[in-house]
Formats: sequence, structure tokens, C-alpha cells
Amino acid sequence: MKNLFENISLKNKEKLFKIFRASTVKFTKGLNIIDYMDRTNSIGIIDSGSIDIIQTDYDGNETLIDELITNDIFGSTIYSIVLSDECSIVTKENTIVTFIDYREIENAEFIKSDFYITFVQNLLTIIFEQMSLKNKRIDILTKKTIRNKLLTYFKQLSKEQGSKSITLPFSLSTLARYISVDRSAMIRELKYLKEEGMIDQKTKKIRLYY
Amino acid sequence: MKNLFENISLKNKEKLFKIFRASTVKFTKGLNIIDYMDRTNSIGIIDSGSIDIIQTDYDGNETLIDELITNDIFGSTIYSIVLSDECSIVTKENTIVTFIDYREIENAEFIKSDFYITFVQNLLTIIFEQMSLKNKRIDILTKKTIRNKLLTYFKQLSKEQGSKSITLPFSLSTLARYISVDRSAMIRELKYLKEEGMIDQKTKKIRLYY
DNA sequence: AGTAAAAAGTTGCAATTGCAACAAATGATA
DNA sequence: TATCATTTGTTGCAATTGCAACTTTTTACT
Repeated sequence: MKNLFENISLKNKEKLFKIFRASTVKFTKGLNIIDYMDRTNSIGIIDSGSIDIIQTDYDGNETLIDELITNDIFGSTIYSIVLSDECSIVTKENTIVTFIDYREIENAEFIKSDFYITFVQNLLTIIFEQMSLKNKRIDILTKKTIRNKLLTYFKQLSKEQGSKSITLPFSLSTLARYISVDRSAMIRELKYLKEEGMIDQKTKKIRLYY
Repeated sequence: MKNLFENISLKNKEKLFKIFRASTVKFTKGLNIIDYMDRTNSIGIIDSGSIDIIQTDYDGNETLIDELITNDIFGSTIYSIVLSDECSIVTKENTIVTFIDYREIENAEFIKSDFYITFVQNLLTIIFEQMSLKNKRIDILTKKTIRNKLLTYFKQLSKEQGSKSITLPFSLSTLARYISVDRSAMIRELKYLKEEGMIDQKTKKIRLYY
């Protein structure tokens, strides 16, 4: 995963910070950082730590919209409508975030300097990666049964990890939230898949037989 | 919706076409254009027309992964795993697509010319918009009932159109595919919502009472 | 205007799922 | 190592959903 300031010297990084009115903020665990953000024009880059984007609807149901980790970016430009009042951005551990003012990306003054161009290209690369992640998740979410959601996810992981023996990058509970199904129903479905000999599974270790 | 070549003269557009080894291709309706693409390094921009990205899994089920219209961009960089063998990219009408070679984005030769910078900024803007669209769809897909999926979608539209009276941008059949539920079950749920006085609906015209 | 194709709408029924309420196992921490 | 918290796993049951097989309505085209 590329870093936003890859191939940029510390000196030029500082210049970019000035251009984009950037600030780096440390948050403790369990904070809703939405109040710290300029809702309209800033994007945040996670330097370290992790964040949940959670939506709470009228009947109090909480939906995990996104889980972000180091180098992920977020912000109203990207989440637009989603990042509305009912939304909270909660740190899952101590987390460091850099905020930049997106409007300055069209700032004319530094536009031809090497470090600026490198920066924009880094940003582009990161966004492409993010897009790819979103598409993979949509690929899963559009499947109509828990079984097909799981199989689709396992196939993705298998391709990424280059093996039929895969390791989940997070807990089963988190997986259930990621594919947006009831956790107990998901574990039941895993049981069926095991019984049918489609997979072997013990907590995070899964072997595919199909 | 911003155009990829916004604020770029025809002359410079031609230069960009050379840099990115771009080609503009006209497709007739109902074609699977995946064979026309360099799968690894090109991205396509729809100049006019529309496209479905459809995945067919082992049991022959077709899933609508994405529906693209004018100015949308697509490509393996963005869809990665999704754009695999089981995937087809089908034109829904006569469609014109411009393909560019993504690798050339790091081409050093023209990197400091104004039109190149404008181009990269335009690309960035378009990708941000696409990201926003993806996030909105994920927001819907993560809801667990058809009812909540519909209400979430209506809320998004209402915000966009700035009114409680909204017009669907596509048919109910397409909506069902977009929110990835069975069409008849969706129409049944619409009926319930009408009976409970939550909405008025007649084909594409919907009024929200909540 | 006539016809073919697409979209909208209906309904019964079986399968899938979410929910609730547990128990057991694992992990973290003082 | 005792204790608390988190995660995993189980099951019954009601609610939701998908599927199939229709009819009716709307739209597109010659």
C-alpha cells in the first residue's frame, strides 16, 4: 500500500502541509472524530491506527459503513451524503490522522513543482486502490445469500493470497459486519459449508476444497 | 459531472491522446467489449452511451456489478479482481468509449505542461465522484432488509434532488438490480410502504411522507 | 395504429435469514 | 492466575426474501 508522501522529502512534505493547510492530529481510542473535521472540504489520511465509519438510523440500528486502516483516506468529498449527521467516525485504537484541504489541489502556485506532481500521483494511486477495495466489497454485497457472499469473499482472498489455504485478515465477527449479515447466521452457514466438505475452517484459517 | 477533458483545448486533447495511447471506439448495442480492452493497464471513459458490468457465477446467476453512463470510467485498475474471466462489459446502447493507457500517467515527458496537470486534476475529480457513488451504493447494500434498502436509497435521492418528491433515474427493474434484491419482492415491499402511508409511488414518481 | 418487447405488478410457497438468548472458548490485563 | 471482556458457536422460531409462474400495463418500433 502506497503512502501519500512516498518519494517526497521531509522538506517538501512540510511544504505540502502548508499548501494543503494540513494538520496531523492524534486521537485516543473510542473517539468520534467527526467534530474535528471540516465537513465540507477536508480529507483525512490515517497515518496509524484504525477507524470505523458507523451510521445510526432512526430506529437506532448501527451499520458499519466502512472500516479504515493505515493509509486509508476518508472525507466528505468521498463519502458525501453518507457522511451526514447520523454518521460517526470512531477510532478503534489510538489513531493519528492527517487532514488536508482538498480545495488546494487546484492551487496554481506550486502546481509545477516535482513534489506536488508526485503528491498528486500518489493520491491518485491511493484512490485507485480504494476504488478497487470498494468494488470488491460491492461484488460481495450484491450476492443474495450468505453462502454466496462467503464464497465470493473467500475467492477474493484466495486470489490475493495465491493459495487455497487462506487466513482471514480479521475476526469472524468483523467479517460478518463486512459482508453485512447476521453473525450467528454466518457461522451457521460456515458450519453447513464444512459439513458439505466445501471448506475446512477453524477460526481464521480456512481451506477451500472447490 | 465533470468531463475528463474539461478545460483542455482540442489540440492538447490530441496530445494527451498520443501520450496515453488513447483510442476512441464506437460500439453497437449489446456488445461485450471486454475483448477490446487491454485487461491490465487501460482504463475506459464513456463518451456517450451506457454500459453494464455483469458477473456470471458458476451456477449461471448474473449479478449486476455496475451500471455506467456518460463520463463514467472503468478498467482493471479499478475493478481488479472483479474484472476477471466471469465478467462481461456489455453496451446497453450504441456507446462510444475512449481507452487510455494508465501507465503513462507517470510519463515524465509532459508532466509539467498545463494541459497534463489539468487532465490529472480532472481525472482526480472524476474518481472522487465515482468513489462517492460507490459509497452510496455500499450504504444501501449493507442494509439488511429490502425496506431499509429502499428507504436509504430514497433518502439519498431526496437529498440530491432537494425534495420529498423524487423521480427515479431508472426503471424499477433496474432499481432492483441496483440494490440487489428480487424485483417482485421489491415491488411487494413498495406496496407495503404505500399501504402504511410511508410513500406514494407510481412507476418512477415517488413522494416521501416520513 | 398495430404489434412486439420490456417493464410493472401479483401471489403462493419454500428457503434463507435475522433475532434472541444462550453456553463455551479464547484473549487480555491487573 | 484469577477475572473480565471479547469472540466463537448453538439453536428455535418468526419474519423476510427469492423464486416461479403468471397477468396487466407501458414503451418502442415499423
